[in-house]
Amino acid sequence: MLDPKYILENPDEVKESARKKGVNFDVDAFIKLDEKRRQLQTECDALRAEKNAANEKIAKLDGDEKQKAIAKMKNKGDEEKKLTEELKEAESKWTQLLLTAPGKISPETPEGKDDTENKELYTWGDLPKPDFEFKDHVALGLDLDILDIERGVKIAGSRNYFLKGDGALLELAILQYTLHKLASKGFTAFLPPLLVNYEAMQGTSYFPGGEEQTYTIESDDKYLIGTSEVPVASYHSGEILDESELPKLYAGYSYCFRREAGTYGKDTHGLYRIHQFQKVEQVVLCKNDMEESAKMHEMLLKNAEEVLQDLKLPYRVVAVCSGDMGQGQYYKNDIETWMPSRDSYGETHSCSTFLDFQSRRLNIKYKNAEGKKQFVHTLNNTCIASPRILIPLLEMYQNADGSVTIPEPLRPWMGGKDKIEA
RNA sequence: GGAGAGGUGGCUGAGUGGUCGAAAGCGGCACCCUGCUAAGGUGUUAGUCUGAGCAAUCGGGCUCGAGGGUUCGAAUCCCUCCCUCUCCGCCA
Repeated sequence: MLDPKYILENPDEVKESARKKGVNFDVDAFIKLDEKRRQLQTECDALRAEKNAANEKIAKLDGDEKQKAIAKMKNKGDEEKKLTEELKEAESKWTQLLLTAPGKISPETPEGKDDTENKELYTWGDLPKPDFEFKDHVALGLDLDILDIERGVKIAGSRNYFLKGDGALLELAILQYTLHKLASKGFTAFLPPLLVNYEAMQGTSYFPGGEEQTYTIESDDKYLIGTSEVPVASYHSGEILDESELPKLYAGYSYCFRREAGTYGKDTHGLYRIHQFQKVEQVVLCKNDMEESAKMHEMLLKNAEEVLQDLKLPYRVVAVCSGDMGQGQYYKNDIETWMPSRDSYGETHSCSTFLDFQSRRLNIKYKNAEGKKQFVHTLNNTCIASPRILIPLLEMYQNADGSVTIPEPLRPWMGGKDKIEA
C-alpha cells in the first residue's frame, strides 16, 4: 500500500502511475474521502474529550451532585454512537480505496499496455538446431511414462496431471538442487503453511483483487497460496526487526495453487498453465534504501539465472512494462526460458521489487542504530518452478532415440542416473 | 469433537465498574556515583490517528487477543469469534 500522505502530496504522480499500470484508482475521490475522514475524526475526538472530562469529574462527586452530573451526560452516548458510526464508515471506505492505490513505478520500467510491450534486455545461451525431429514435452512425457495428463484430468479436472516415475523424481531433483543452492548462498529454507488467512493474502497484496485466482476454503476461512511468497513475506508481519538482522534472505519451497480463472482456451497444451505446481521462491526483506533494493533485485535475478545456466537452458531477461506489472511492483524482470515446442521464450521466473508497498500492508518495520523505525523493503523472485521448467528441460535434453539426458547438476539428486529411457 | 484454564506494555506479572495506557520486577536507554565493579543511584522506556508549530515540542482521540453490547463511565460485566495451554476422544 502507498503511504496515504504520499498520495495527498503527489496526486499527479499517483494518477500517472495508475494510468501507466492501467489501474483504476480515483485520486480525487481519495483526497475528498481523506478530508471527510479527518473532519469526522476531529469532531469525534472533541466529543470524546468532552465526555472524558465530564466522567473524570463524576468519579469525584457523590450523592445528588453525582446524579445530576450523570443525568447531564445521559444523551451524549447516542450522539457519540452516531458520529462514531459515520467515522467508521468513512475510515473503512478510505482503507478500501487506499488498498487499491497503485505503487510507484521505477524510471527504468518501460511504459506499455501488456506483456507484448515488455522489453528484452539480454539473452543467454544458443537456441537449439536439432538434426532430428523434436518431440514436445507432452509426447516425451507420455512415451517415457513420466507424465500422465489424461488421468490427471480424469481425477482432478482440466489443467491437472500426474508426474510419475523419473518424472516425479526429476521434479524433486530440480527443486532440491535449487533449494540447496540458495541455502549455500545464505538463504534460509522455509517449508511454509500452504493454507493461509485473509491477512496474509491482503498483506502481500494479492487481496483485494486476486480472489478470483485463489482457491478458497470457505469452511475455515482459509486460502490456498499461489506462491510461498505469501506466507514467507508474512512471516515477520507486525514485527519490528533490528537493522543488523537485515537483509533477510529467505527461500520458500511450496506447492502453489492457481485457479487460472478466465484463461479458458489459453495455453491448454501440456504443463505450461496448470492448477498446481511446486516452486522455490526467493524472498528478501532489506533496508528502506533504493540502492540496497536495487542491489538485492540484481542478486535475486542472478541467482535464478545461475540455475538456468547450470542447467544450460537458454533464456532471456525482459523488463516488464508498466501495464503488465502488479499493483504494488516498482520494478519487475521476467526470465523467459526457451521452449522449443512453443518456438518461443516462455515465462519461467518473475523478479519484483516492491519497496515498502508490501511492508506497509504487512506492517514490517526495522529499527536502525539511532532507534528510528522504518518499513522494510521487500523483493521476491522465482528461483525455479516446476513442472513448467520441465517443458524446456525435457525438450532441450531429448535425444534422437527418444530418451532424455538428465542434466549433470541434477544427477546426484537422481541417484546418479544420467538418462531417462522408455 | 467433548471438558476445563487462559490471552494485559520488549519480557514476567498485578489489576473484577470510576482518577488505569495500566502497579511491581526484569530487560533497554540516558545521566550520575564508585576501583571490594557481571555492583549502586536517579531518570526514562508502547503503538497509532489527529490538531498547533519551521522545528524542538505541546494538546486531543483510540488501543489491555478481535469485533459487538450494557453503562454517564469498561482491562474489569454480557455476547460472538480467534488463538494458546491441560485432560479425554480421533488421527498422518
